[in-house]
Amino acid sequence: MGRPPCCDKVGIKKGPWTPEEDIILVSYIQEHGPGNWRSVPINTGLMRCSKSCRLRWTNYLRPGIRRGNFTPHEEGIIVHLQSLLGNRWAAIASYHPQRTDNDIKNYWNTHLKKKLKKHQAIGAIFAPPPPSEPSSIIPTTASAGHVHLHHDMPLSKDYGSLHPAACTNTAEATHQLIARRSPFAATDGDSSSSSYASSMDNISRLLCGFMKSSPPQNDAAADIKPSATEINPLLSFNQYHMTGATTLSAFNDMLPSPPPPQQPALMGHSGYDEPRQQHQQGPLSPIEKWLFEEAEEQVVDLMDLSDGCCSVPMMF
DNA sequence: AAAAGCAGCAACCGCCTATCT
DNA sequence: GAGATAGGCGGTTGCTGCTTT
Repeated sequence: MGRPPCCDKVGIKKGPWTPEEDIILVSYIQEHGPGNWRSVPINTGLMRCSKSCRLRWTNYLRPGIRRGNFTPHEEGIIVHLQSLLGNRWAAIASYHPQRTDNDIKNYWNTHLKKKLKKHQAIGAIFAPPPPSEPSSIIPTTASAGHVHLHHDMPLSKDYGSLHPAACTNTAEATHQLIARRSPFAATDGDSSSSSYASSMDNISRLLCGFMKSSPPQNDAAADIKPSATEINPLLSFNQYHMTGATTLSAFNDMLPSPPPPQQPALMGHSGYDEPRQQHQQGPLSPIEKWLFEEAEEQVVDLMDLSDGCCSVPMMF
């Protein structure tokens, strides 16, 4: 018997989030930081369950999320990690700081599975796989044992750090955000999108604008002076790791290493620094080295497929 | 042009784990 | 040590928009 659902209360709203709800949630997290989700609906008046709030934040509202259009490079990494880790989407997502586990899971289910099926079907015709591992795209020396990767590192669920000092009043922040909503939506660059979720592609942009225009409201807040990295560590991380990582040789760079202890880069104030931090990795284990080497080969494979430059035409 | 089918994705559900008392 | 609970994760559902017939 599991616990009763957390959302069985009467009056809990379900379904798509509205812009107003998003703004309320973002404002609250702006002020208090992510975490303590149970208190979020209580303190904000949102008629949502805590899980729903957390999910909305982690999957859509937190800064640094990139949506849509997975690159062949990303695909290769996902495929490779999936073959190693199985459907541990959170673990896989930890290698894609810009992507959410939900996004990766959806992408896998809707795109990559099909691609691999075709890949394997063609492979079965032209180069039958060894009988021992017919469903895997890689000969997995590691899959037999427990592969300990960066799954437990804090990166994946850092949620971006929002500085609490940026705003000290939720209601005020909400009003400011609502007041600014239209301009941001207009400059979103995707105004043709029909749905809210995609037109507000990433509300963090809205949030970013809000933060820039919201001066600290007291001296204590001014003292903290968060750096750009602290405000949005994921963005800066991604700029470092992703923008230049277009070659295969950069693959290792794309697999983020945990920050050194003295560098709180990815840890905000938000309380997400406890459990996962305990599992930070040391130097690469042999299995990880193996993974990296294998990954490069597999990425080449998949990129070939995606580019349509392999000898066998692929119709995705 | 309308209907049917399909694909993509946001969100929910239920279980598991870690933490707190 | 046991029970309670919040947070986290993966599977699944259902809605929406697009494509095909």
